[in-house]
Amino acid sequence: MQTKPQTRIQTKNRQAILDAALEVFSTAGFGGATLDQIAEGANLSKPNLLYYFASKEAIYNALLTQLLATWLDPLRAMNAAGDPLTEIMAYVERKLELSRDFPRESRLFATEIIQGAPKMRAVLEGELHDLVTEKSTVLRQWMQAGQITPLDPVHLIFSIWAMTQHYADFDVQVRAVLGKNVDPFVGADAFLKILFTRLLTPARSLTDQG
Amino acid sequence: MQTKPQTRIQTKNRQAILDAALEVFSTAGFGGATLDQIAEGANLSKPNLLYYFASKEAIYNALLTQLLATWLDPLRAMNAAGDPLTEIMAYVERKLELSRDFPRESRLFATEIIQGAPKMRAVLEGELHDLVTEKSTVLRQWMQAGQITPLDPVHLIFSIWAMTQHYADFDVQVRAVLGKNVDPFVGADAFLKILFTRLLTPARSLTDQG
DNA sequence: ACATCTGTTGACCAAACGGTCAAGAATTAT
DNA sequence: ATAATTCTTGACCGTTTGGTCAACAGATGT
Repeated sequence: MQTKPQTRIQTKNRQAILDAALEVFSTAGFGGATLDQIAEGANLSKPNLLYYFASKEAIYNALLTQLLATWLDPLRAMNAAGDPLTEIMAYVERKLELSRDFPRESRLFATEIIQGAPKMRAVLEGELHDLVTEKSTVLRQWMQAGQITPLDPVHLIFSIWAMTQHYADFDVQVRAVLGKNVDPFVGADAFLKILFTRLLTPARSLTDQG
Repeated sequence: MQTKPQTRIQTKNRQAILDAALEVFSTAGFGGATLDQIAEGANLSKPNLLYYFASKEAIYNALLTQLLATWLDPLRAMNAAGDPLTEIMAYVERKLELSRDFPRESRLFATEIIQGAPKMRAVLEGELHDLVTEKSTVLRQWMQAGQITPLDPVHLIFSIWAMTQHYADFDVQVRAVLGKNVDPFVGADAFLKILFTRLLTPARSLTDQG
């Protein structure tokens, strides 16, 4: 299957559409978003928008697939040969950075999954399941070697997702509670470092250093 | 302001509408939901539905306000006079039970907040902010008394919200990753108990028991 | 210069949307 | 029994929705 090379106009407009669509879909969900909103955000007429993408769903799918790789990369980067605590902390750090720098992408995935993942269920049960299973094995090996606290590795991964994505997905709530002049990510970074250090450092080491 | 007593039919139909609306709004968001879907779910004609609620927005607002109290109760119940670790663990437990027993309610709030909390911002900045501030003071006192690990109390509360609600909001993903025959909440409960015990137990106590 | 391919749009369409209304059916109060 | 009230609905309305299409403009290769 050979993909035709894109003209400069195509590259530019397709990207403008995906940008606008990200904004709209992430704050309204698939059903709540309208083509007019996306067209306006991309500075295109609606028929022109539909010249580049066959349908609303096509835009949505393009967005999801384009973003999926970026979203899974940090977990893929967790290296079995590295130092366990360093690797895990780096993963937490990267995920928190994603939340800070790409909150709309995080919210897009969040709404999709909350709404039952109608367009992504296959990916969750396939690619994501396999990746988590693979990395769980790595985590379990580290645990068996006594390098980190023994825990359910899948729930450990869930906890990393939950706590980092929380700062992107629930940004409004976080800021409302913290107050207007506080940067949530400074406190979050410090808190998560302590949390995962205390959680993962084997009990022995704590006393060893005491 | 006196509320007229409701007839039996009113009580029944209003509740049927709110039930159906919860299902629809929580899986489609406000914009993605339609009155026809809600009417069908409540076994009522659309005009009949609008006899009980003035508009789509009125249903949505009624839902949110009805649910808010239930949602904040567990945090309110955290008692400054109780044993710190017991109180916090009980709060985690209650929140996880809410996720297990009322996942649609959790998803409703999640979508509302992800979408910028257009109808709830005032509540977040008022009632919620005040409650969290109050409970943060309690947590800080426990920390200063050396009864639990010193941490940013607000981020501690965020972490409880994030990790418990994750199991309701991202249920599809959690089950896809864990596999079909695993109950997520059993593992979650065990994991969270370990996590918060290790996080909150002061360093001293760990060595004391070694 | 011309023909071909790419890009753009106003006008339009059927369907679905939130919501109205008058008129009738069911319940309740007297 | 009957009058007042509450409940229900088919038909309808204006608007918005996702999407089409023919016609035109712009770019590009020869």
